[in-house]
Amino acid sequence: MPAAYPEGARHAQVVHGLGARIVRGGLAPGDHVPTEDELVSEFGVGRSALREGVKVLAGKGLLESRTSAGTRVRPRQSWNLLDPDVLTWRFAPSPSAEDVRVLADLRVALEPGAARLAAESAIARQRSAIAVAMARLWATVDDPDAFIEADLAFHRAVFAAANNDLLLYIHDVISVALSAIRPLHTRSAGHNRQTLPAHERAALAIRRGHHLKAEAAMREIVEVARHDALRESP
Amino acid sequence: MPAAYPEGARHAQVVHGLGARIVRGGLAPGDHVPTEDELVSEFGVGRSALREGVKVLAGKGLLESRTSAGTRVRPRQSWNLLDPDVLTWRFAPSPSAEDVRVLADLRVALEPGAARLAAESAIARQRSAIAVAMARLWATVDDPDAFIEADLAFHRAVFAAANNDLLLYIHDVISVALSAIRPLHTRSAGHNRQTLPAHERAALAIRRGHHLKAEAAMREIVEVARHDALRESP
DNA sequence: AGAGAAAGCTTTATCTGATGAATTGTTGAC
DNA sequence: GTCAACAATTCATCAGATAAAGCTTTCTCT
Repeated sequence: MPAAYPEGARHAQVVHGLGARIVRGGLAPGDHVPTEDELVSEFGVGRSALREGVKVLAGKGLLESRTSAGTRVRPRQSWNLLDPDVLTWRFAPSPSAEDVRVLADLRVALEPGAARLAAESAIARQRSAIAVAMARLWATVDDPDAFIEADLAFHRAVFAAANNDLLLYIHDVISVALSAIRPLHTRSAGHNRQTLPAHERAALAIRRGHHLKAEAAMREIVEVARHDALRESP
Repeated sequence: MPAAYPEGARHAQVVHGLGARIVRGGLAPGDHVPTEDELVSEFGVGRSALREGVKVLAGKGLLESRTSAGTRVRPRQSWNLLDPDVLTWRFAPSPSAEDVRVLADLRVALEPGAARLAAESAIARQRSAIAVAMARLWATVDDPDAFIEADLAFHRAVFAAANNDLLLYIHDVISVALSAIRPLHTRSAGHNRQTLPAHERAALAIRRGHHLKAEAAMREIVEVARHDALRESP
């Protein structure tokens, strides 16, 4: 038993154990989960901790308990798919090719619009932040790991400049999923260098408030990323 | 006391009561919530139900409990902003003008990209569904309430056609928030009728796989919607 | 038989009390 | 004034008991 939970996180153990099993398909929608007593034995926790864990999963839309009828896995459309835990359980072990496509498509759908909004409504400080992030991209182009981090920061700065907390939240949770995939990606200085011009164009367009150019440049970035992702993930 | 909880949902009462108070600003990030004993008195439930409720809110990123240190409201950037409950607490009573802007901007950022994806990757059945939804728009143009419903269904069909469950999830949770705002909107047959041509163009473009036209038509729709929303919510 | 009602069983819901563990605050020595 | 031991507070978890709510089975009446 890996000491994933240092002790003193009994209910979290239930949340993670059951949650991951559900999201990864070990328990299908409609399935009954074992009774409380059985789960108590299985997880080696008391009934209180177990029930707290189950309630958390119910709060994420994964489970539904009804007295005397047991606890069942809710249909997939009830799941809080953008809950950080749910996303992690889905993408963390090793995302399927389909999952990679979903993420790549989502970025394509989202980021150009975010860049456009940023160009329209960013305040001075946010435009500066993008410029700073851009400079860091140039500076780290020969260091694959640092570049990944800088790239993430750049895109986050763009979303932040859109002045929309929901949009920024979406970006952040997607980043979590992306970082789970990242290891799959080619990480070569040459590859990174090729993406710089489009980033530069996007940064400049946002800085100058050219929403059309910003959107187009960002689209190019994410389209290329999608193409690469799909090529590398059969 | 509205019978929101038919009885037999003690812990849900805690979730809603505390959650709404936090999201609406009654408890600021960093604040300590009262101790378990105090909350037990306040909500009139037992410690089990109370703790289950608190754990659910912790699962949504709103609270953080540490033994002996009490339970505190987590910083806003930890909140699961796209959790349906959190969204409801935020938008349900009466959204602020700022909230309306956030939603309108989010649609502008999101829907054109979704329409583009739909045009690229929808399968036959999904294209048909969009056509059906479009027909229903025409049919309900003189019935404001039915039109709202048809409009929602149309946009949902577009998102569904993008074949991206995360994107569809985003649409669905935003719809929840939108329906909270809807009463604010003008609901006139004339106004509705004006939006039909753009909808028709979007539907047709998606049907024919013209992603550029689909994106442009959808952008027009949401830009107009944004303009209207901002005008009506000073 | 068949329909329907009633009893009983299963399983979750909640409460209560007790114990453990960890952080905070206090006190006292030096 | 500093540091260490001690005490108090508060959440964490367990265990047992009772209630409530569906589900199943059985039994009765037609």
